[in-house]
Amino acid sequence: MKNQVIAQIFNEMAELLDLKGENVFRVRAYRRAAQNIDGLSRDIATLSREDLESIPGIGKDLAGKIREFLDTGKMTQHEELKKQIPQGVLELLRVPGLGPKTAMMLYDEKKIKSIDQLESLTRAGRLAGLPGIQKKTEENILKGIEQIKRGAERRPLGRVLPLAEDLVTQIKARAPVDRITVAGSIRRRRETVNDIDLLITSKKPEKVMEIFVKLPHVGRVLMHGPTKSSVITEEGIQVDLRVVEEDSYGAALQYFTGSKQHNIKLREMAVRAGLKINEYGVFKEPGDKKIGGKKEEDVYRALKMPLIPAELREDNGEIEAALEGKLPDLVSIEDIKGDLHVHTKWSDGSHTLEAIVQGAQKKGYQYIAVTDHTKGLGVAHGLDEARLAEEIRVIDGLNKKLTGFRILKGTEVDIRSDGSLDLTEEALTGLDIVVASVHSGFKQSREQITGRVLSAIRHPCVSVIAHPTGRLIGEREAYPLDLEAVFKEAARYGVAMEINAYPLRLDLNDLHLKTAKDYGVPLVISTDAHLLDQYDFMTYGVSVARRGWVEKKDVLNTLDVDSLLKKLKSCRAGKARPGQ
DNA sequence: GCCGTTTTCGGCCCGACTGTTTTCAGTCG
Repeated sequence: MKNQVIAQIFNEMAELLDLKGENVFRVRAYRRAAQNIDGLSRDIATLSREDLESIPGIGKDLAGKIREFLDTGKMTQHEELKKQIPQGVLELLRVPGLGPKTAMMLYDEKKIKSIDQLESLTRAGRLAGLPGIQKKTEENILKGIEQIKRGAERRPLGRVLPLAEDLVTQIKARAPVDRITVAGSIRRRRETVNDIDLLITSKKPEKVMEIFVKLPHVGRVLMHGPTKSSVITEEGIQVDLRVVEEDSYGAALQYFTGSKQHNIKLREMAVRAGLKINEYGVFKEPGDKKIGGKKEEDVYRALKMPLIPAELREDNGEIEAALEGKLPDLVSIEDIKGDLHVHTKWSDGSHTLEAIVQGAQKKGYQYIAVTDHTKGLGVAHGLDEARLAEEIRVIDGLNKKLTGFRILKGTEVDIRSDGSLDLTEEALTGLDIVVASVHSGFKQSREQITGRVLSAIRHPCVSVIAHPTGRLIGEREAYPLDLEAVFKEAARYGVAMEINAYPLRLDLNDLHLKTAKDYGVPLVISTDAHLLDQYDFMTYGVSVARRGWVEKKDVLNTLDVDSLLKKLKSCRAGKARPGQ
């Protein structure tokens, strides 16, 4: 998929144009186009010229540039710009606090074109005398470079959310706050985030700020004002805090949740309607009379739409849907009736069957599927045919003793590198659910790996494809699967695709899900729990689903057990073989 | 460079904080 590549080129062009001092709106047009292409669920290479121009923010000119790139692998204007400004100048923009104006000045005056060069010249005092640069600026440049070296890449939501919740607890315990809410990309539940945004209402904002910048884990204070402060924690993550009055809480929450593009669009609509939206409220001309802002709904109501769920606020069509009254009825954590991918001590899980059943009952589930690994996965003590049969006998025994709860007999069977399954069809016959997944041969070609997954889908007993792309956030790229081919076949065979709720997986992701919905693929949301605590990962899986516009009716494990088993493809006893 | 039941040209979201400035540009979110 060339989407990311093209988005990156447009972003780079935006930076280059910015450095050149071009019209800021032109620069913004490139950024906006890049973002919209990045958020596209379809492969841009498959779109016609007319389709391209229907992407928001893509007009005649940019569509032409995209076509040129798809046809030739190059974009003339991009090449031209790169000739005019050395690549190293772009690098300078990575220094926090150093923007295009300063970067270009440093290049013009001192020919600085790398961060290393900037650092040594700054240390040597060679920046002295440059316009707008004094001691404080030099210090900030060095601190900024320090920050880059420590690394500040996006982190998985699953790592940052607990940190954010801990901060909330700390601030509550120390400062005079009325309300405190986590906003920003965490509230939108993006799979990775690079900062923590906290919104507070308080009658003593200055006091809150003073306490905030002196919290135990604060490493460096970036900014400290009466209503807004930013710090970097010792863990290297930036925390932005905003304090407003109770009467502006809704407007501030809306503003602080973003996304930026979503907010810009709303504010543009407001201007056209004779309104003004900012973090303090909604104001009506003439006279800037405040007509709302206490509740988040106020902002949307002023623009004649219902509240848009935070997970959808990416300017990816949600505003148009809201205006037409066509927002999806998103799946929620309360809809989930059971977990369909759970491991026990029989393979590499940490708990006994009995313990994981109790854990699931405690969660209020009606069922779980026990899906231990198969023999091919030696490191996970995978089960062979005989041990699986034994585990099933134990499950049968347990099920007899349970009321109002059902253990589904399953397995997570390995899809071998030739596309065959790791257990015989005979061994899979009689199981309630067969979850199939790839655990090896990630380096195979797109054709090979797609072929493997397709043959698993066509296998008579396979119910679900687990963690379909195999990516581990920040650790391993997705393997080069042709997802559209997979979705098409999955829809045809009635095989479900998993949203794996494990925080480093979250795979399928939000973009995949939009495509999966187009193909009508059934979905399941499962945790892949190996520990009891990991049942709680379900909330991450549901968040991803919501970001992908997934509704309750799209998700099989929102069904009660009988309806679920009817829908699930399997070789369960008494079930007609699909396609026959 | 995009976009339009106010416009096909003239707009383009809005505000906080910092540092180097005598009133504001630059950066960020």
